[in-house]
Amino acid sequence: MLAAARRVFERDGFLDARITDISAEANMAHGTFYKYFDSKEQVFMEVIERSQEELFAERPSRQSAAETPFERILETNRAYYEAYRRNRALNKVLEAVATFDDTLRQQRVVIRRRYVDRTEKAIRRWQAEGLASPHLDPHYAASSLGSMVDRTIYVWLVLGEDHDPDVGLDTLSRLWVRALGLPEPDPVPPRRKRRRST
Amino acid sequence: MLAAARRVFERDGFLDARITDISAEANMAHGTFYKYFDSKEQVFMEVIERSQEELFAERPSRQSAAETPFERILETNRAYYEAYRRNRALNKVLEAVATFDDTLRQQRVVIRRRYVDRTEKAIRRWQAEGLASPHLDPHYAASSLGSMVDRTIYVWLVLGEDHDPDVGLDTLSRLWVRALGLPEPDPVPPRRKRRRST
Amino acid sequence: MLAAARRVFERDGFLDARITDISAEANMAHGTFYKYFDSKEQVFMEVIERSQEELFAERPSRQSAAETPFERILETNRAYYEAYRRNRALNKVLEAVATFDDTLRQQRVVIRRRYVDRTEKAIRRWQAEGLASPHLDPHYAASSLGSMVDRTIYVWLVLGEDHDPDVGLDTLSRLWVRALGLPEPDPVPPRRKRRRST
Amino acid sequence: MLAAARRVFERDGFLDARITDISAEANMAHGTFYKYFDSKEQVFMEVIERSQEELFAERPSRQSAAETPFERILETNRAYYEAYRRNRALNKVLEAVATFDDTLRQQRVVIRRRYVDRTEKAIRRWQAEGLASPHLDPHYAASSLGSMVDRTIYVWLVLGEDHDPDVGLDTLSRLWVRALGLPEPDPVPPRRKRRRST
DNA sequence: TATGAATGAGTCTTCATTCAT
DNA sequence: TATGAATGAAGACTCATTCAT
Repeated sequence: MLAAARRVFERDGFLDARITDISAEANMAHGTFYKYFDSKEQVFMEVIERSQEELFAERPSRQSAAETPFERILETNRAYYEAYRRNRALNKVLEAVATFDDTLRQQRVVIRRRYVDRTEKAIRRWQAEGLASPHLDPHYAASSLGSMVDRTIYVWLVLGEDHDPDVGLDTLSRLWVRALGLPEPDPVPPRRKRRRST
Repeated sequence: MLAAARRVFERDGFLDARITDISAEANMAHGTFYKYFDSKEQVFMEVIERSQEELFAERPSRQSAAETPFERILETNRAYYEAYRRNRALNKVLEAVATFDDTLRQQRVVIRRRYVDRTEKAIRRWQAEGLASPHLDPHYAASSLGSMVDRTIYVWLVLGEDHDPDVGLDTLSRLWVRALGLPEPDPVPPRRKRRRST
Repeated sequence: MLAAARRVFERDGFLDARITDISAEANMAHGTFYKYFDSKEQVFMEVIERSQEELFAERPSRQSAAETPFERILETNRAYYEAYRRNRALNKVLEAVATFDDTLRQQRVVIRRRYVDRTEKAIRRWQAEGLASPHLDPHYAASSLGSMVDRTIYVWLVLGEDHDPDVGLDTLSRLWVRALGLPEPDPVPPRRKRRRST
Repeated sequence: MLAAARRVFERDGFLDARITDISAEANMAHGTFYKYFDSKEQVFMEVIERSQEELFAERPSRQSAAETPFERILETNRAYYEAYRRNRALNKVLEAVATFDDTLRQQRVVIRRRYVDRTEKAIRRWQAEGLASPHLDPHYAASSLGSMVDRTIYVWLVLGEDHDPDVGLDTLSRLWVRALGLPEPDPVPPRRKRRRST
């Protein structure tokens, strides 16, 4: 039933999803829906939760070989990109619902704050170590760089902007470290930039 | 009537706005609505259009004293911030509708592309002049930096994240130029960083 | 519409009345119902109110020739009986709804209290004048006699107990005055007691 | 199960009682309900029947010391009051259901008739003995006095009218005998009339 | 005998849209 | 051009009842 709901949300979006469709997708009578959920809002929340859980569950051993900050950033961005891509259809709906549902918006603000706080601390550390520019406000820098990654990937995967993930993520990560003043790696070997459609 | 529609959209959002409310706000019978518009979608489009026109209309003479790239970037970002802020309520709705209305989404993608193309050309120019790092892909850089500005301001003004616009915009613009390798200005004089709520 | 609602309530009772039926009875689409009323509860209240208003409106000049307490009581009881009878079908529904709707129950308790208070005062007056037995508690007497009249007429008109209203009301009123000790009139001339069905 | 049903009816009333709740209250699956009963109506009837049986079962030896009609009436009324009070919650529901369920209404009409008939005979006897006024119609008198007792106790116990049962029942019984002309006992010794809430 | 998942009839309610005046 | 009563499609939700296990 949860799986059916997810399929319908992915297919029709939140607003156009009807209880009847979800039930039908699960080969159930619509009354059955109410045995498991109270409303469309609730089932959506559960679908989202379940999706998050799966995401965390599959997160592999973190024993990465990343040595430099750039490598770690690139790796993080790529992981985010991949996770987002695997749930692209659902994420699209999620972004939409978050624009008009206060509960969900609040929830996302909290998640965002967590990410920003963590990044802010890292920036302070780098500044203390003389790795990052001391002229940048760590909080605003963390917030804006977070937005950059977040939105860039949204534009690629939800708005469907043409892109080659390798080049795109490399550039994105370079911008990230350069903006802070962290060391940038050697240029990537020249390659034919072939953008990839979604 | 158009003004009434705008007020209602700003107050209630798109989904919760009812034709009846718009008519009432305009002191009209709701039947009259259909003399002027065909549907809620259409009137929303017109409200948006009108808003854009006003935005362009008020854009003052561009005789700016900006000399350096940083100054120009900062000025542009500030102008964008101010314009966005003046129409915050409507922009919030606009972002929401764009997540589920294809026409609107398409339209925004086009606007975005224009901005990215312009920035991309500027980056190429800077690279040619030896001002910007040659190792960055101009297209992806333009796209990601655009997303950064765009989303940061959305987070501040729509999601309501605490911020001091002076510090925030300064940091945002610094990140922008630093990411490309453009010259960064001297550090801002120390100031009490007092974040401003929206 | 109100008239249609009344007909449907009278015909089907409150629980079995459907919005659709009311609308159909008024030759309207069911959506139209909501232009005038918010819910079944509300329309019922309005039907009841309207009925009460009509009742008060038709109350004729009170210039009665009643001289003795008995005559006044008899006249009052008869008037109540007639009014109740004219709205019998609606009253039946009203009694039913009052058993499960708190608003309505409260309202009826208030009306009852008003009646009891008035009667209680009359009894005190009669006691002071030496007309009524001094051994009776005026409050409880008023309450119980009120219940007697009330319920007796309900039993006749709603439960449909066979009765001849002339004999019945005469007896009822005799019991009323006798219970208090007020003077009773001469016996009614012998008549064939033919009970009347409702 | 029957006990559970009774508790649920008392708590929620008939209309708001759900089969599921009854089953849950009995720690049973709701499917099991249908092993024992066919419908909500039926289980309610059984609850009522059971309640009646208990009432009769507990009726103690009638060896009362009542000598005068007044004493017998008072004793009867008090017994009725007490029985009604012990089952107040259920009686409240019973009165409600009787307003819209024909079977139940019919049943109650029958019970009422039995009571009225018995009283009617008693009145005739008293009239023959010269104890009661010959000017009263025995049938209507019995009916109305029955209604008086019935309704008064309902008003006290179900509608929750403040009352002191001693004073109230004394007054009620006095009215009863006075209305018929039966001898009334000496006045009760003066007492503080303290009304008792239900 | 007990279970509880599944059913689906039955109603309410909203609101964009039409149209006679 | 303005009105607002009327429309009816669309969907949510409840809960008594069935039935395979």
